[in-house]
Amino acid sequence: MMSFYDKIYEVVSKIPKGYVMTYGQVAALCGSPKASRVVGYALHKNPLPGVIPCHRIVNRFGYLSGGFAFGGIEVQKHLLENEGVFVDENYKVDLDKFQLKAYNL
DNA sequence: ATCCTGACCTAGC
DNA sequence: AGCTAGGCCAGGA
Repeated sequence: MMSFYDKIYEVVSKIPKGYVMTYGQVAALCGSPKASRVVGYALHKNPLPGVIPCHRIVNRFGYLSGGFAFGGIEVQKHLLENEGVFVDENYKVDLDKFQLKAYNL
């Protein structure tokens, strides 16, 4: 059954390399702008490891959620930098440059 | 079966 | 201008 989680996974998995998206953005694309919490929780469970690039998801301010990442926020930071996304020392990303504004399915 | 919680965001006081 | 509360969905006890 296609639930919100499935949509979230699909949207997140389609984020191009070198870009990031916010929870609210993903939630809005799934049909509920207020369901940003659900997005975070969906990624928290991460039922499809390797398929879902959780490291490309950041909060409203561009900061990495950290904590429940693959092995640490530092790893997440490294992965983003490896994809060409510059990450600040405070684990913050330049949304102006790296946030995927226009999402085309 | 119900209640609580959880990587967030927006609005109201 | 800073803090509190509410809204969304699904899973675990």
